[in-house]
Amino acid sequence: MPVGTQATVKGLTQRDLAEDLGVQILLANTYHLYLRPGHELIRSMGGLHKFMSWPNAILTDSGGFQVFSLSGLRKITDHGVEFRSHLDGGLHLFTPESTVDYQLAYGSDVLMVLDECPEYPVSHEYARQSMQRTVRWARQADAHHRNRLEQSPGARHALFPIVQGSMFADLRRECAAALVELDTDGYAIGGLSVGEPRPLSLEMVEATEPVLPRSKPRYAMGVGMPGELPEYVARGVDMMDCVLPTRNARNGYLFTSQGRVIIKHALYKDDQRPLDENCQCYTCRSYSRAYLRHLFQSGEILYAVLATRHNIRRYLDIMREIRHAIISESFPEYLRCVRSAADAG
RNA sequence: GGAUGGGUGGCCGAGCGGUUAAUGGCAACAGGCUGUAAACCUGUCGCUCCUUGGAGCUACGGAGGUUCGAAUCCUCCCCCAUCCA
Repeated sequence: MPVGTQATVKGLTQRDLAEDLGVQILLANTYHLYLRPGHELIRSMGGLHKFMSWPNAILTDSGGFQVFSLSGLRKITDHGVEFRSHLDGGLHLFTPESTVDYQLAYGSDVLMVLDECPEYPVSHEYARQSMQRTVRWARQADAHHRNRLEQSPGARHALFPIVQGSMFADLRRECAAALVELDTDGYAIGGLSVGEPRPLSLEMVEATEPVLPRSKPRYAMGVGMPGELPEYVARGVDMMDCVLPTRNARNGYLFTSQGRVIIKHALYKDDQRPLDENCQCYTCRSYSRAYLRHLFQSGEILYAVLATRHNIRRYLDIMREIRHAIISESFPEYLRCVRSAADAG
């Protein structure tokens, strides 16, 4: 899922995403859209899909990640979390219930439960308390969501709670087990890629996965590098989102089938080849590395557009490859192949 | 010919007697980015040695001079900009 925090995937139009790249679901962010332009405005504009002219699905993150990662001034209360806006310093309160309501105002297809995303590392004791709070919030959010659903029988949106527990397998399992009791539409694994060594992230997914029902989608939040995507899938993950393809694109870091290309390197100054010979995206079909480098060095907007389009395409291609491998029952072989390529590279 | 203001490291531009190898910005080069406060952030950026830390050398248009000490003060010269003849 490409990340469109502020109701836009930076650098791409909705037509690029839906028609050209075939994106079926986007991420947007409750925290950012709540602060600006505001959930009531979005509701009055007919919901997020209409507001941003997006024809496909939208998953909204609850804002838990923002509240805990960027808001210096925050206070956890019995009701939720008090925090200050990064825009104007104003005081706000997020509760499990209110964040469900904001996401309903947006008209999201997949709502995420407010959670606490602890930093890394934290003590087992802190991680336990934090995880238990996340579970409590999930129960509240779920109950509230079910009430709202009863009030609007035609609604088809889903609610995902988020497994936490820092880097402690026992807490991860305990959390997952508690959340599974809610029998929600899907489950997310959060709190990964917060600074921990890469193998730990995978370990945590391994610990969690057996507890989560196979009939429901599992969503690993905020991951990962291209080589990590098959690893998560191998561990039972169905959905992922990550800012890497879009942010790194803008910062000059491009993902190709042959590894990374840091486009500012002098090496590409007069490189006439396309960015990725194996890529069918518009950028690779039309432009040379030398031109992309020139645009980057010149600070041209077109650079971000072309680079983002490519990186998103690369990520979608990887996921397509994975799906084909699974359908053709060759995923283990695919995984071996990807791993040996990574070792070689 | 005269008047005034200038010439600083690849470029622009501070500094105007010592703490200055010389603030900044740009460019160049490299590193980072994982539920986006990111078209962002960090580092290197005169030369030569050595292990961190340093050592030496060369530098603020040119040549002299004053001074313990000059990019900074003085003299002459060269060049640039604007204005007046």
